[in-house]
Amino acid sequence: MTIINKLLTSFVHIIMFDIFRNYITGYSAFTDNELALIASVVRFKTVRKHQHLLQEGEIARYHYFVAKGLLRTYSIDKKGNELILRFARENGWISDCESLYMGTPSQFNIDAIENSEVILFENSAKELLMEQVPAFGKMINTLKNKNTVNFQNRLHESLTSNAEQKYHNFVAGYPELALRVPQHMVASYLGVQPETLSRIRSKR
Amino acid sequence: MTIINKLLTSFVHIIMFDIFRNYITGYSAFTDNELALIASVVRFKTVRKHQHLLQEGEIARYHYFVAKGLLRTYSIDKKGNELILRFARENGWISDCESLYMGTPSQFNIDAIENSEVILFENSAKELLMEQVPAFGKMINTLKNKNTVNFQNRLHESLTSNAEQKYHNFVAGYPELALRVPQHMVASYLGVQPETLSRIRSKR
DNA sequence: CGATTCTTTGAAAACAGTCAATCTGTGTGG
DNA sequence: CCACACAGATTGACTGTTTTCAAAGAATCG
Repeated sequence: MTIINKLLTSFVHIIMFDIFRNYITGYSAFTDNELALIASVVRFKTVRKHQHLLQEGEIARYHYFVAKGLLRTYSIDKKGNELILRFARENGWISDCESLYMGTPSQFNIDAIENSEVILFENSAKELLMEQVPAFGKMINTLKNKNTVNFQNRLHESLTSNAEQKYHNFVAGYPELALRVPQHMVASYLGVQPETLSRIRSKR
Repeated sequence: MTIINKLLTSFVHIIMFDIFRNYITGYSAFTDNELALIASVVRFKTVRKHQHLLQEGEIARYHYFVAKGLLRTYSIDKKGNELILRFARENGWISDCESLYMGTPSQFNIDAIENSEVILFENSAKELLMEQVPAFGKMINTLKNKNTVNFQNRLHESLTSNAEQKYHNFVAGYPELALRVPQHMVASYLGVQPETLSRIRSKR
């Protein structure tokens, strides 16, 4: 790697961390020391569209913070059908908690829908930060709660709503994603066939 | 309240807390002081079948630990359809996290399917214990993770499986509940009509 | 441009929901 | 103890929604 490339890479990392700094200071204030500690335990990664961060059968090692771009968690069943469980865009988080916490092989894949830039938190690093930086711990706990509530609400919706209601809910909740994500992926996220979503949309 | 009744009530509480002590020592060891602290911040409640612990529109105040019996969280839509989001039996927990954490009115109801005995943790009490008793904090975090993973897996299942697969999965995962819970409530938990479940079961 | 992927459309089949009627078991009051 | 009421479960016929399969059209990318 040339000197120029190293400099460029550092520059990209600085920008990424700045995005992250911006994000977390929205939760609470962090001292320079705390920010330095956080910066010292994370890693940075650029992911091209279609590139994987995790594949089925692997054991998840990282929490990923999305500084730029768009990623997804999805599974593939025996018949080869993809189901998207989660999207993560700028200022979002993505990982497979089950695999990460239990140390079991993942049933899911994580890949980039767009060229993306992510910050990697090893689980041990996250635990360390949660201990050493109280505000960080609080933020993570808040995020976990939101995440659980979100899954609960989606489960509730998926048990009570039909395809049309789910789609309209999705558009209402994530208007930007509904335009940004290919239609067949929205269908996959909602658990319906692409043909069904197409027909729903064609109803005016 | 007569002296005899007071004694009987204390006795019931002692037995309930003993069940709880048994439960938490399965996670890790607790000192007598820690146990005393825990015992000092909880309350006890006996609930009859059909009695509610939480009703739609109220703000949830407690986490409930089920020492004995069986409870459920459910919602009711505009058409009056019940949907059961969760069962909690002996050694289970139940509450509405969204309402509890966000302080928003609950969309859910919690009631007893059988006569039950529960231990009440005010949210502030839970937070206090998480700070003062590290092993308690760890246990709660583990439970939260399991809870999230559980919701995620149920969401995944509900998006990928048909009624028959969901039912067989439920029976495989909770064989005891499948016998203990009235059939129409199993249907409600799975998000299918009672007639549909009946037909699935009649296929040998 | 050519190839591939994505979206749309049509027709048939599978699946689950709805409504109504009957059957079953349980518990209660007379 | 019986009769009755009631809630829950089952069954049948019908309806509606979603899937499946196939083919054609549109958009995207190298």
